[in-house]
Amino acid sequence: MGGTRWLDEREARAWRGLQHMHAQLNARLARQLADDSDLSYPDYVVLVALTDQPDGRLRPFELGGVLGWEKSRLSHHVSRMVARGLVTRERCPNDNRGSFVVVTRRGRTAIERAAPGHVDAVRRYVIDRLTPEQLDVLADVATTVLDALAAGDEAAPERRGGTAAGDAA
Amino acid sequence: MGGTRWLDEREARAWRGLQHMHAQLNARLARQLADDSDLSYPDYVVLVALTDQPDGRLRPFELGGVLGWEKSRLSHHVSRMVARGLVTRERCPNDNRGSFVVVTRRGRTAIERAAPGHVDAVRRYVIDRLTPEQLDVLADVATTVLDALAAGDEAAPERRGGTAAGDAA
DNA sequence: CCAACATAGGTGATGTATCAACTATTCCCG
DNA sequence: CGGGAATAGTTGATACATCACCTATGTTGG
Repeated sequence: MGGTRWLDEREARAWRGLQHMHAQLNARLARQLADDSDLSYPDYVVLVALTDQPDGRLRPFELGGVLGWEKSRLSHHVSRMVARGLVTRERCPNDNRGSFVVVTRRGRTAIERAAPGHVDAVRRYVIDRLTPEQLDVLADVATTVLDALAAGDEAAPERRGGTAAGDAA
Repeated sequence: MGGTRWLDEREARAWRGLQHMHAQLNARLARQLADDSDLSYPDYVVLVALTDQPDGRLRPFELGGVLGWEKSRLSHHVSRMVARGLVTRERCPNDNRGSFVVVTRRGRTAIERAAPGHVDAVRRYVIDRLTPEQLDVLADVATTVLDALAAGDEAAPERRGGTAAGDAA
């Protein structure tokens, strides 16, 4: 004990700011989307990924990879979207355990209507408020943190070893 | 139609990076917390806010203000925390409709154990990877975006009017 | 061929977040 | 004082996220 390096003023300002910004921002974007369309934010990103494909379809594991979602989350969400007619599931000819998630006519219409308002909001609250330099810093920070997370995956696949000694001094 | 300014390469890189980073980061921090303690991330921030107070108590509306949570979310979450003995609700002498949320002995113990591991993870994945300059940019960006969100609150408090004509051009 | 294993995906239970009501006080103004 | 209006907080329904577990198919080495 006593080895913990708490955050100093500057660090805390950055960290709390980031957390708070993101919470408020996502709440706002979600509400904007819900008001302007019948899509939730998760619906939106799923539809973006699908309509980015030339044939409007992806295997669930690919879709999960693109979005960074785990399979279970994806499966549940796709089920809800199927129920609302935004996507369908189709059988995969090559691999009988697999399937495709395919955007429907209705799904395309929905996202085409929702996208302008959403992008507009993203600009209004974020992009258009920042300088190009700030945007680049954000992108770099994201890359750095995502790398650190990926590295942590391999370094600590085991839970709670005796590894704590390192920074205790 | 046609009036939408889509994101260019640089903007998209920043925006997608930010979103992706945050999703992955929060997932990781939540899991780390769940593994090392019996606290969820929301539990953690509630307990931090309460233990920041000299008497370990706050009115729900104050707590909601600090966290940026709406009252309903807070009420539900506090109920779950009460059920687990982390906090209690007490009556407010001054205002009979109100109450206090008070951290318990058990709640204090829980956060004191959880905090070092959490701060350590925040450092490992974020703070210690970034330069002081990057930290400052993050803090500035957060301030800017939060201001934009606050401004948007007043500008558009009404939902669903006939106001659609504005951005159609 | 077939036993072990990995991969693709789905399911049910539980915890969390949001919305739309709803109750109970307090405030305030006539 | 009395009757709105604002404020403090709760509740129920629904959507979303995660976990642990489960099934089915494919793959591979003996």
